[in-house]
Formats: sequence, C-alpha cells, structure tokens
Amino acid sequence: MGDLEDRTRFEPAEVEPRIVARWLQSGLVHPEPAGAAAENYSIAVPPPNVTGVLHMGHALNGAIQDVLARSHRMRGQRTKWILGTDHAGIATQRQVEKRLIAEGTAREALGRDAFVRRVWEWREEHGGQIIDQFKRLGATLDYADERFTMDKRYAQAVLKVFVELYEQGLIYRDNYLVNWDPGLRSAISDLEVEEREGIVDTMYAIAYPLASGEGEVVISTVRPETLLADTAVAVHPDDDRYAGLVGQELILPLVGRRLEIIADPYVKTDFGTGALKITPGHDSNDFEIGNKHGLERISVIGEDGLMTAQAGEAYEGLTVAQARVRVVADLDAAGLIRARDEYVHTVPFSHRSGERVEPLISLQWFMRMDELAAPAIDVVRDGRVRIHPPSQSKRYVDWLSEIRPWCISRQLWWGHQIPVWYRGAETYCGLTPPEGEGWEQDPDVLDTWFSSALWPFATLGWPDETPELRAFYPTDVLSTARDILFLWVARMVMMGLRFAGDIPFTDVYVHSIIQAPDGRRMSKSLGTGIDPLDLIDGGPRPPAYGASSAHAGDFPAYGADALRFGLLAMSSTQDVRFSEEKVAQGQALANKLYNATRFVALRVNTDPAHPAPAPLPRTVEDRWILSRLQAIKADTVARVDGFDFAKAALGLYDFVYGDLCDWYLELVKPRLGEDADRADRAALGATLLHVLRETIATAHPIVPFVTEELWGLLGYAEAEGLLASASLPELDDALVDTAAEAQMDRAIEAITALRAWREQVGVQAGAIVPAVLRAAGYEQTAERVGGLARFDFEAGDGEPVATIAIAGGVVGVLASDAVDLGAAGRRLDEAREKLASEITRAEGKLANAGFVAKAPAEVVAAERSKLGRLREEHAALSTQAQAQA
RNA sequence: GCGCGCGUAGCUCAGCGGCUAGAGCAUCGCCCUUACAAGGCGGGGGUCGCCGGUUCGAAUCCGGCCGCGCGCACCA
Repeated sequence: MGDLEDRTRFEPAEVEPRIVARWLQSGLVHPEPAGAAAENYSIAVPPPNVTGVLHMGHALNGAIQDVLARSHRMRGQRTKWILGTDHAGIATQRQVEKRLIAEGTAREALGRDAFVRRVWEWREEHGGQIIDQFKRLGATLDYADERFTMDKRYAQAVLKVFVELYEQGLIYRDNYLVNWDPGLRSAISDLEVEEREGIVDTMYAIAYPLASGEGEVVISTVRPETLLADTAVAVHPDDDRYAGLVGQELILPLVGRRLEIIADPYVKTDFGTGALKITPGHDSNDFEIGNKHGLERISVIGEDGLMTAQAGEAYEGLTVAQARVRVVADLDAAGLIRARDEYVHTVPFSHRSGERVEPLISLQWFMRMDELAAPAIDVVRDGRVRIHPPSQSKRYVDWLSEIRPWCISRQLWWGHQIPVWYRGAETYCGLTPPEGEGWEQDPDVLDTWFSSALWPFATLGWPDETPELRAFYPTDVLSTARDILFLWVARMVMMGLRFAGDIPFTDVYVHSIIQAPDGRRMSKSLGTGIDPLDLIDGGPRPPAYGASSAHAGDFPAYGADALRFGLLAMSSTQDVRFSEEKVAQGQALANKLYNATRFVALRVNTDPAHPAPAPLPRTVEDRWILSRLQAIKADTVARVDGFDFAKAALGLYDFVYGDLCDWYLELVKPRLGEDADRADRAALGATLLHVLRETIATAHPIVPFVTEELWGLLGYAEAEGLLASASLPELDDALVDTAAEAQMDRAIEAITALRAWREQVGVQAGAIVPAVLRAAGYEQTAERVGGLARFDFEAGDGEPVATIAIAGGVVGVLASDAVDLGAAGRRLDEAREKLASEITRAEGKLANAGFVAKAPAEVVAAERSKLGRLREEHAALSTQAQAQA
C-alpha cells in the first residue's frame, strides 16, 4: 500500500479501466437463469439505436439503472440488466444511404437484398459503439448476452405477433389518410409527427363562383394547391350568410368541377368567411367530413411529393411548392384571389426527416388498439404497474383512453418485412412464405416501435418458454424519459399482457430530461450538447456553456463516479438544467472517500487476516458514528427503492463529508497518536475499519469505481472478491444509539458555538482557552468538546471572567492571556440581546389569545418550553454579566 | 384552447400550515494547515412570481392573474 503515502488524489483515469476489466471478467453481470422472476431482479435497458452514441440522457438513465441493478445485486438478488440495441429502421437506413451517396451510388441502384446486406455489414463494423460507452460509465449490463431487434430469434417473435394479430383481425390493410413524410417517402405514425409553432404562411381568400352564375363563395386557405382536390365546400348549418346556398353548386376554379355546398357543424362561423373548402384527399379533418358526407377522395399529391395526373395536365409533375405558385398565378389571372394575409400557425413536421408532413391517402397496414389498450389501462389503474411520478400515469391513461389505430407499415427496406404475400386477388399471411408460384411479399417493413414493443420478453427468448423468461419476466423496473411513454412504454404493456401473459414490469420510473445549463434543449446542432465522455475524460465545454458562466475552456477529467453522482444528484422527476457543480461535487466525494481511507489505512493495522473487523465502540463518538452509519445505510436503500436518487446521492455526500470526516475522524485523531492508549487504539482501529468498510459498500451503487478501488486497497478484494458482488451491509439495530446521538448533537452544537466565540472574541487560533464547563449533558463528551474547540476544561476552578451559552448551560472562561476581556464582554452583551429578542418574540406569541386558544396543545406547549429554555439561558448569562460588572 | 407541472439566496434545489425561511455550490473577509487542490469561523445576498382569500398563524391551503416547461387537441 505504498502508493497511499504519496497519492493524495483519487485518479479515475488510472483506476477506471482496471476496475471495469475486473467487473467484466468476474461474470457478475451475467446471471445464470434460475429461480423465479418474483425473487430475481431484472431491468430491460431501453435499447439504444444501433447507430447511437452516448448522450446525456443515456448517461443519466444508465446511472439510474445501474444504481438499481447494483443495489439489488448486492442485496443478494439474481440480477440481470438486459442489454441490446434497436435496429432503428429509419436512422440506420439513412446512415447507410448517406454512405452510399458518398460512394456515388444509391440504395435503388443496389437493390433491396444488396442494400440490406450492406446495412448488416455496417452494423458489424460500426454498430454498438454505445455499448462500449456504457462500459465506461460502469454500467453492469449483461454484456455476455447482447440482443438486437433484428436477430433471427427476435425477428421470429415479431412475425409471430404480427401473424396472430392479423388472424385476430386487429391488424388490417386500408386506404387511409396518413402522415406522409416526403423526405423519407414513407408513412409515419401520429407519434412521429411534431407540431411546430410559429410557421408563417400566406392565407389566400379565393372566390369560387356559383354554378348558377350569380355570385360567389369565398373560402380561405394556406394551401391553394390542394384546391385541385376539392370535392365540396362546407358551411355551418346555422350560418345565415349561406342559408339559402346549401345544396347549390360551385364551380371549382381552374378545374371546373362542380362542388356541392354542404352543411356541417364542424365549420367555424367566426373563422375566415365561414366557408371551408373540403379536400378529403389531403386533410385529416376534411377526410372525416368527406366520409360523413360520402364525398369522393381525390389525390393530387403523390407519394413522391409531386403533383399527380389527377391534378390536371397543367400541374402534373410539379413539386408541391411549384404547384402552389402556379395555382396562385392562375387564380390571379382569373381574378379570383380576394385577399392575401400573412398567417402564423402550427404545422406538422416529421420528427424523423424534419420535413413538413404531407397528409395523403395511402394503402397502409394499421393496428386497432382499443382492445389492447383496455387491459393496459387497467393494470395502471389498479396499481399492478406503478408509474413514478404518479402524474405521469394520468398522461398514460389519457392517451390510451383515446388511442387511435396505429399505422405500422413503413416504406423502408431496413426492418422486419411484413409477412404477407399477394398473388392476384389472394392474400396470405404467415410465418413462412406460402407454397406455390407467383407470390409476392409485401415490400413494406414494420414500424421499429412494433418490434421494440416486444423488448422485455422477446429478449428473453419468447415465444419459447426459456429459463430466461421464467427467471426474469416480468422485469422489475423500466426507467425512461417521458418522451417515449406512449411510443414505447404503453405499447410494451399492451403487448406484454397480450402475448407474454403478464405485465412487462412492475415499476416505470420516468426520469428528468437534462437540459443545457442555459435551459435550452441539449443538442449538437444548437451547440448545447455535452458529451458525457468529455466529463469523464475531460473535453471541450460547449461554447453555449462556457460563454454564459465563469467557466471556460475544457472540462477537467471528472471521472465516471463524479459523472454518475452528478447526474443522480441533479435528477428529479422534472426536467433539470445540467449542473457541472454537481459533477464536481461527485468528484469531491470520491476524493474524500479516498483520503478518508488513506487516513485510516496509514494509521491502523489493516491486517488482511481480519478482513471484516467487528466494531469495538469504546466512547460516545464511536457509538454515535455507528448509529449514524445505520441511518445512512437505511436511508440510502430506502431512497434508491423510492427512486429518489438525488437524495440518495446527496445524503451520502453529507454523511461522508459531515458525520464521518468533519466530525468523527477529527474527534478520534487524538486517540491515534503515538502516545495513545494501545488497547483503545486497537479497538478504534476496528471501529474505523468497520465504518469505512460499510460506508464504502453503501456508496458502491452510486460511486462504484472509487469504492471498488478502496475495497481492494483495504484488502477485502483478496479475501472476499469484488465489492460489486459483495453484500450491502445489513442494518444492526443493536448499534442504533439515540442517547449517543443526542449527546453528540449537543457536543457538535457546543463545539460550533465555542469556535464561533473564539473567532469573534479574537482568540488566537492555536491558543488553548482555560475554562470551566458548567452544563449538563457533556459527561462523556467534555474532553472531545474541549479538544476540537481548543478549550481546557481542566484548567482549575477559578472565577470565570466571561461566559458562553451552550445547550444545557454555560462555559465559564477563566482569565488568561488568550482572552481579550473587552471583546468577551461585548460578545456576551450581543448574546444576551439576541436571547432577549427571542424571548420577546415567544412571549408575544404566547400572549396572543387566539394562538393559545386555537392552536394545537402540543404547539403551544412547545412554544412554552422553548420560552422557558430561553429564559434560563438568558438568566445564566445575566448572572455572569453582573458578576463581571 | 384544454390539461398537467413549475416559479424560494448568484446557481442547483430542499422545506409544502406553526422554531427568527434552509442546504450544497459559488462569492467576499479572517484564521488554520497536523488524510484531503482540505478544514474552521463569519459576512453579503431572499417583498418564498404578483394580487386577493381562508386561518390564531401561509413559502406551505384556496381563487385569480403573470411567466416558464410539458402533454393533448387544433380554425381551414
């Protein structure tokens, strides 16, 4: 342990790689499947995209899940943290397409099979980088059992679910208005549409002449090009302005089609002219109205984003934007534009490609959700699945209660191809291709979230009844940010109940989204993103951060423990701003633990023959720290189990910094000196080692690296193996000592008061103040109080020249060179004044008839006893003041 | 527009009917240096978003505003 002498700082860069390697070699992350899920512990990681790189959200969620996994593993549960990646249809396909374009070729040139092979190759070569990054965090995922949503076995599970739902009539194919992503050239689901506010468009007022030749109806639109697909104009049935016109016909400008004027209560009378053009082929509301009134659906915009033949010769082949210009020009020429106004509104954009969503009618696969949603609502309502915080369960239930069919087909090549084949008018759906010639498989693939929905059981081998499934399903906790509560969590519950026969997890923890320090989203493009690895290794601070604070330049290498601690400490159930200070605090904690260990190891016998010494408390401070230790052990576990990770982390910090280092180690220093009592010193050594050992073990789930390293330095690794596979220390009720805590609380308060007095009276830092202790409750702590406050209570029994109030009495200061009597007198007067004002306040409160009559008896009694105590203290100081005067 | 949440010290937050509103970090001053770029003591800094109500008593409960975030639905 020679290193300890010289190394005064914990060095994460040196320690972490070594420790990670030992964890991974030990096999502790890969449990054999045995026992029942009820007694085991499992978490399915939200599978990162195979293209993904670690961002702050992963780091936070990784820290959270790892704390849970380590804590339960150390409580003796067989613990599996299921690992894997998501094939991420869109993201991955685009990644590979970009490469192809760089190579001067394209997906279409390769053909489907060759393209899919390329994606697999890409995945072999570059996929899963994020998994190595999880290792850097210390995440104890089951790396020996990695899954991928495109694995053969997983794919079989996906197809089986599809086929069953198809056979049950829940999956069907239909022509329906979908959210079309022109960038992707694929349909996307409602959840992948993002409404962007503040989009500025021009609203055109366009006159549609009446077929009768007399007059016109003016409609408003921001999308004049869709007029080519109009099949009616609607007005509100009660709108007097159009009362006589309902049932009459209009001539659609540029096209000449006759449009009936229909009445529908959907139309707002107070918007625009109160007349609404109806375009069932390109607007979801119009689609509904069209269905209601039996209107024709015309599509003038194709899946390629160009105007179709139905748009008419003049417009066919134009882009939507070109068509708009052309239509407006033509309307102008016809003298039909009545007004143009700037109009700011919300517009749907694709979350995937960032392009404006084009609603259009398309033949797609849909999944009916109502039947699946009902039981998924029930399990949350009846508490079988608990969502934390509870406010999120309202969102969950609300969404599921109004769930609409899910568009599950995507016009991509990378993904699970839909297991449906066509031959003429025949359709076949099955796990394997149909017999016979001439069948063609549906070219579409499934929405990636369809396969993710099976994650907690498909990763464990479902539909086979594997030992893994028995041992680990249902899982225990699903930890995620709220943005995928619907996209993923709700769907896992539905699918789990339907196919695995049980809920997929018992608790859902919805964690914070970490924002940039300035409150904006963390994002690469905004320059606000922070790479978690830059905090571990040191790396550039984003400019958006450095400029707005005192910090600038690179992050120091905080280390993985610091990052984990910091993220946990800033976490909550609300969104939080990233706080570098919390990471620095974690670094400080790791270093403090290291130095506390150094302190002990360099002074007491850490004989490896006694790796787990029993504590031998001999003094009140020994009994106190052992009692405090029981509290921090219990609190930490309770906070982890209650998903209160910030309190768990910060509570540990307070214990280590406050109770352990500031107080206990300082208190026992005299007992470790060369001339100290040898028997006491040996007993103290045992107590110190015990406290240190249990503190390290308790802290391990939160700061695993430094604690594992210290475990080794203290010799426990050699005798007992890794800390990561050791047990969390159990509570020892026999060591809970409220009497010792009360005495020490009093002693700490007194030491603080005496130190403050010294400073204010101007006593030299090194001087020992001779004094007499005239206070109750210090029978066992007097020597320590004197020691830490540098007072000598054995100095004799003379007449005090100054008095200091402490809990339970006073300290009388004897005359000496150390004390300036004038300053002491002023200090005494200040103390008396302060007491007097507190007494006045308390008297005033008790003189209030309303308070005494109406407040609860115990509140009044507490106020009375407080007043009594204040009066006693004041009397003691006054007696002294008179004596001095 | 509807719903949910949040506005407390420079920062991050705790407190959620009753001690003179706190902690950590930051900052300033003094002191110390005996495990620790550590420690000790003190100072500055708060109309607890605003207004009103309930109550003996409100940061805390209720109502209304204002601001921010999120979700849902969107008027063409």
